[in-house]
Amino acid sequence: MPRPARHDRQIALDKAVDLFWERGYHATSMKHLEQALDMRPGSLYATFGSKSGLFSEALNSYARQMAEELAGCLSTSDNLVEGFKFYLRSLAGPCLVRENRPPRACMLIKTLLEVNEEEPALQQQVNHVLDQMEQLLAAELGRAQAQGEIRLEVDCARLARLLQGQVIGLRSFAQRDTNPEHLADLAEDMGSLFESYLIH
Amino acid sequence: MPRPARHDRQIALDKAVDLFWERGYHATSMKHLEQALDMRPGSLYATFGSKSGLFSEALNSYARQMAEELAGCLSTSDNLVEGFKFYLRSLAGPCLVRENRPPRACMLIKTLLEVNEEEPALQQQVNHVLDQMEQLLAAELGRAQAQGEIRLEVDCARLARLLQGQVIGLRSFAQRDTNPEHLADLAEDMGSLFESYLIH
DNA sequence: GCTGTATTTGAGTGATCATTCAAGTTATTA
DNA sequence: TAATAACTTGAATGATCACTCAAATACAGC
Repeated sequence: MPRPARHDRQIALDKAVDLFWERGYHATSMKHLEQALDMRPGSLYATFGSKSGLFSEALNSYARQMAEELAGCLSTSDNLVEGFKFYLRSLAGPCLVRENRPPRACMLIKTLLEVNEEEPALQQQVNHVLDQMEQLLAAELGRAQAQGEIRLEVDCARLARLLQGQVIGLRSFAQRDTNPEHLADLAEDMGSLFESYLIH
Repeated sequence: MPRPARHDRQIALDKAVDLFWERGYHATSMKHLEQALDMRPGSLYATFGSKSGLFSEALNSYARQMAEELAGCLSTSDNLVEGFKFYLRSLAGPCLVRENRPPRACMLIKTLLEVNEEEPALQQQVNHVLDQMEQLLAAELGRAQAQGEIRLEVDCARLARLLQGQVIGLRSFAQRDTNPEHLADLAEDMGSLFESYLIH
């Protein structure tokens, strides 16, 4: 009976991710979104409820992609440490994993640093998603530890936070107008940093 | 002859730093600034020219404070490494250095991640300031190396970028709604990471 | 106490903000 | 083909945006 929807929800969301990722929450206006998603205000509000609602869904979509990307990199090698180094390199290099996108800071961190107490729902959401990423990393570290890759006395949850700190630092550094070689060096150095946590 | 200025420029700038630091560039309106600085639009524009001009001066003021803070921490010990560890701890802890301020991300990084190509002057400025901080660190590392504290084969400029990456990661992590102990642990772990660069 | 000048005031500018909603459109079902 | 229901459209809403400027103010030197 009903008229079929002209817009695919996920395609629209992907475009919203690109735009919000690039411009941030406050600097992205509904007019920008109307243009990028080729949707008029009525459709946008019927579909996503509000600007913050759309951003929230975009953020979740981005987080899912991020988690898949990380998991994908970690599984490129049976060795977790090599997998993580591969992940760092992919973030620093000319986008081995994610094509056509210049290296730029993580949307989660951009959001964490941009959003303030007037948008508590978004604050909560980004905190929750970052917790999940941390736990994903910790779980992988735990498995590597069980396989004798990581020293037994290492606290994997704590190491996960250290690794997440490295990723945050690297990706934020990548937002700078800097020498690509320097960025690659930084990724290598960060990858080498936690040799001391490993069993050789 | 003239009427004396009611407002002290530096005091006004300090208040602007606090506000911009807290809320970011786009989410801070002239109305917010009028209230926080207790100045009417005419005075604000006569004194600072524009919102972006005021932000620019605030950013410079912040950067100077940051550099002083870092230099201050580094000089707490004749040992540079200990000084840097002290700096990391001061960032993670309940603000040993900067009082009455909750740990929150660096304004430079918040700006780096928030500002986009529509404000090229601010992009340039934040890049320049971060370069300066990097060079300050590299110079200190060079002196420590000359004093036999750091291995001779270490590239101090490269190590400076690694350390800056740690600071960025730690301070961004501090913006999360996280366990203070975890943050302190992270600072300790980051401080221990570059033992391998040192001569014992 | 004037006069001159730097400073402050605050109402007002047009533009843009997120959002609403009545009307129009389109495909399916009866 | 007519009725129905989901979807889209785009003009309009009031609020807020950064910013302007003529008038009021306050202090110096005379």
